[in-house]
Amino acid sequence: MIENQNIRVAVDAIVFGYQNNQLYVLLIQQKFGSKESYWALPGGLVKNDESLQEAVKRELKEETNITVNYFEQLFTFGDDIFRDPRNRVISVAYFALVDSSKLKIKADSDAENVQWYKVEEIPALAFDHNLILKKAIERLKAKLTYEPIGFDLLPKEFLFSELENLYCTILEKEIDRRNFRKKILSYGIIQETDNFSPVKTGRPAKLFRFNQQKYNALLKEGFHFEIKFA
Amino acid sequence: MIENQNIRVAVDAIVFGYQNNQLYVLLIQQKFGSKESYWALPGGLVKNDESLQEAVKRELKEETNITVNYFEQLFTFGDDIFRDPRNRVISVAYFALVDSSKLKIKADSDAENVQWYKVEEIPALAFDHNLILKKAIERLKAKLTYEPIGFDLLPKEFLFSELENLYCTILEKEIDRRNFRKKILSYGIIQETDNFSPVKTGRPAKLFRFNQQKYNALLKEGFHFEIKFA
DNA sequence: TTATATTTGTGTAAAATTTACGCATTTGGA
DNA sequence: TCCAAATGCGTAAATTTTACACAAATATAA
Repeated sequence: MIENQNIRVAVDAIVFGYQNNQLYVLLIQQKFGSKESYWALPGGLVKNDESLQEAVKRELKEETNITVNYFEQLFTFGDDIFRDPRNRVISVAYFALVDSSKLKIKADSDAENVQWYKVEEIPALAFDHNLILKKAIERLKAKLTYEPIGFDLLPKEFLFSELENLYCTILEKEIDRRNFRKKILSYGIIQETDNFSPVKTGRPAKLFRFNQQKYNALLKEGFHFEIKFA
Repeated sequence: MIENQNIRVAVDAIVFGYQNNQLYVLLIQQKFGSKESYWALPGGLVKNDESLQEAVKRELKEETNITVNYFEQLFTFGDDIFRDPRNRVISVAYFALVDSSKLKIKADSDAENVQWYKVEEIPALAFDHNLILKKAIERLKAKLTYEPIGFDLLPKEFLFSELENLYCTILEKEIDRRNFRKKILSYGIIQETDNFSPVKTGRPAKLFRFNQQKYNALLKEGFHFEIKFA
């Protein structure tokens, strides 16, 4: 056992949000005195007595005042020894999805600026955070096709067209509206509500809701969610 | 920046091999004096000036004398603060596949016993290594269905029946021999050779070879490998 | 020499799924 | 009252998956 290992362990959070046909990611900017620094993913060093999951939740809360229930481990970045020029730091990256209600909260502590950025308009980030984000987007795209996670980015009750647009937007693909609807409905994991959406124009649309229990039940039977495109 | 972080960073290697319809994993047993300890995955602490990938390759070489080209990052285990009772250690786990020729090499340094274990007959391992292995097996199963990695476990030239048995064995499923063959051949990623296998009984079988270049070319066109079962 | 056991190699029809595509419905506003 | 805009549904064609059986090639035993 080498006793002189000098490597720090950090966590970073990639938090995705969705609104108005746009995918967003949560970034912070640390205020060093008066000078502004790069934007970066929320994150920081892990404490000795907390789990990695606890660390990422804590850092997110501290830096953005946002609370997230479920984080999925994305990847551990540690092959570039100089990814942090100050010290050897490896970072365990986690990603999370939040519904649009969280997008309105403009958390702003004294220590940092916090902002939702459109993923299409990400600036040059600190460290290797552009790389981390790229990997997170890839994972998000992949997961969207084989797990019903799109619902996590939408309000509890949503329109079919919103779901459809979410898929089109994030996956950057065309979709046949009718076949998409048929497919999703055939799984039986979303249910109609009695509510209608207040739309400005066109025929009023039913609001739908994801049925988590039904999905869990299907999973036990070996069900496998999948959305493919031509 | 906290300066008193006291967390060690380790890597662990899950190396899978395959022979005679059996999936194997490489384990080591450290010799502490005369007393024998638990079997464990190869691995150890990362050095300050090496990447994570380098670390796992080095440890594997040191402990088992086996060299592996490609490691894929599996997961980082760090939520259980006491997974190593001596210190807080997080471990970045990597997995690799080797062809059956490596199974014969019984590497054995002075410091440790090295052995290939059938995954069906894994003993209680050190630390949380049973958990890590479980996760690795899940990943292997999943990957087998959506990436052509089965070939990595077979010799360069192999029989269709070997490939078929590999899938049946690892995924623990029945398979229709004819449909499987049709499916794989339809992808055009494996090619016949002029060689035949020296079999003891039955009709002699052609040897096949995975065509990596063809697969890479198809990938660029958006091809997606997939093997599903009823 | 012949019969037998054993494993490889191939084809086809039915079923299921995916794709392509059009039109009626409902509302707000001109 | 007509029009614009978006929702909601159905069907035929194409493709993919599934189920299933028999001939071919070799070694061995009779």
